[in-house]
Amino acid sequence: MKIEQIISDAAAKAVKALYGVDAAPGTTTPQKTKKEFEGNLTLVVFPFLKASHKAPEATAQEIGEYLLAHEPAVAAFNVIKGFLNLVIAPAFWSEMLHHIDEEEQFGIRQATPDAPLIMVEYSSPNTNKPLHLGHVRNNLLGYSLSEILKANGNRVVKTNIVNDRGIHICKSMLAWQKWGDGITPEKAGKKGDHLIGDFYVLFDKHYKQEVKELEAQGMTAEEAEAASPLMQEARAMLRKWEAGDPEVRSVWEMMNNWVYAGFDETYRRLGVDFDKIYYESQTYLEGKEKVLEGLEKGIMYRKEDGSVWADLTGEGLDHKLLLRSDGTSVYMTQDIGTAKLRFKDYPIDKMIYVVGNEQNYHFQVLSILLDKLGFKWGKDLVHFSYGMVELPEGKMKSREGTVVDADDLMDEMIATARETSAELGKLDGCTAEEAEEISRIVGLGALKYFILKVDPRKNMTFNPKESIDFNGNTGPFIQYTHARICSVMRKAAEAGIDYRHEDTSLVAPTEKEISLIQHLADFPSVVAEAGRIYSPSLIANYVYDLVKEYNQFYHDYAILREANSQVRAFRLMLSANVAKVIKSGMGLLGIEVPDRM
RNA sequence: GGUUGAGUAGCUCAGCUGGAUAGAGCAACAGCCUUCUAAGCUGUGGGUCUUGGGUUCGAAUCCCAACUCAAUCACCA
Repeated sequence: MKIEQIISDAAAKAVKALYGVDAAPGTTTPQKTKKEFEGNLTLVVFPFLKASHKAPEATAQEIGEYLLAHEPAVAAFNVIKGFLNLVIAPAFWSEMLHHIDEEEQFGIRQATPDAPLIMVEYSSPNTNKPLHLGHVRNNLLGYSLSEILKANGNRVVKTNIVNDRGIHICKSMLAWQKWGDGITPEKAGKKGDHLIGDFYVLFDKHYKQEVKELEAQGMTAEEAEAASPLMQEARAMLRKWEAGDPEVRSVWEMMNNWVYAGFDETYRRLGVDFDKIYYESQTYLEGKEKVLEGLEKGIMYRKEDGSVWADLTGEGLDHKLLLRSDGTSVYMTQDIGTAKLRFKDYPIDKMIYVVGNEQNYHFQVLSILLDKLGFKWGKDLVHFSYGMVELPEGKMKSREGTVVDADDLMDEMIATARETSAELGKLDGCTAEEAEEISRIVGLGALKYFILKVDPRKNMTFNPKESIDFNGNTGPFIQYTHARICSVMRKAAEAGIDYRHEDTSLVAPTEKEISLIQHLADFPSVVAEAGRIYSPSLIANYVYDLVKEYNQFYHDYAILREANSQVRAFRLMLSANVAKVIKSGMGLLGIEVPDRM
């Protein structure tokens, strides 16, 4: 049982015995004692004053004496104002560490076959351009969230809905046909997604030129945009695509495959994956049927022009279009269709959409509509909404080429890691392959941690030159600590020391060691809380605090140099378990930790 | 205007279920490597927690109002 629970129960008993009342729920839960006071856990006694009819100090004193007499885990106490600071017996902490040491997967729960099935949708790219920094945030959040949910004993299906059809891809296709001269990724020596992205930008360039010329002839901006021959051609191509024109379809298929090959490489480097990929071209017609079904049931209504709408004024929202007057689908209809397919494929209990905050309204509406249409998870669907990533000079605009490309970014991070490592002489004695692997792990670790440590709701500014540091509250700092512990463990092994062969049960931990053990013991509840509130940043900050604390310990205490073999073994055990929790915690963020760096 | 989210040190952020003197990192300055990895550790300076009310023994935290910023409120996706 957790120490907090033991103390809470004992405190409730104390209040009952001393004052004859039941303590209100939650009031007996202790909190961590602040660093500047003596003790490990603190009980705030203000809530009990009404029952005790005594001053805070006297009440705390009484409860403290009761606990000392009746609860063996309590070794001592002190009172400051209304705060009862409890010192937990060192032997208890020692036992706690042994318990942590025995659990290979400490803090991680395995899913049972009947555990809730949660589907997490993330990434969801368009196929007309490569992934950029905004996608990186999305992918990292989605992957980490999935890992955290798994660690809480859920079954998780990671899914990606690829937006592979529409006017945007037609633009790229058209530009490729007009100016591509039959080029392929192989011939260009370029990743397919980048090649297609180039044609998208090229289309926009020519299109803007056309609009400008038409405006010069006296058209308004709106008229010019409609009259642009290029845009008309792109629209015609989309109509052909929808009609199943073989030629258009074959170009479309070829170019999308180029893009997928590029995406796959980016995903692999980023370390994210999916259990099931949906393609919009295969789902976009699905929603219509469901909407018509809703029309029959009176959930939707039809206007005179034939368009179909949902009236959401009862929910405080507006009317929402679901089918155009020509009978075609809009975005919302497609999402309803995708939901239908997903539910057919998996009996999901919960659906989580990792999508930027610009779609808050969309998901609010989707939730209501799915609920009305009878999806059991519709009402409680989670829109995991995250803020924009902006650059120092403002927003990223793909058409203007002011985006930070995901592949370039990873290259840069890894290159910086390589340089920094070389400067510090960290890679001396490594093979070229080892050095490259370490640079990769460290560079990506810096990037991932930088993004995941902040609250997803917040917009974040990303300065490519300054943002990513390797010192302080960073991924490499945490990785470094792990590597350092591994180094100690290696040296221990070389010296023939195995802490498990030593009897460490009677070693009394010092205050600093207790503090570390207490921190380690928190890991399971942090994982649980991160799963409850969907927060990778909680894990990131927890690991940082743990590492900070360990480095102080490492600095002040001898481990292998300790003469007493039992104490030495105890400290090795403590170190090994800190490394273990660092590794699991970072794993929940999708960040690898190297054994040396 | 409606809705949602954010506002804490020069900068980037923790602090969410109300508790003790509001914490980290970066940047600046000053120290610590013949000894387990100095990507580390220690110290100094830096705050009207946007503002005003309210609830409470106690508010950065909860409630109300205002202000600022962002997103959104399309027969785009």
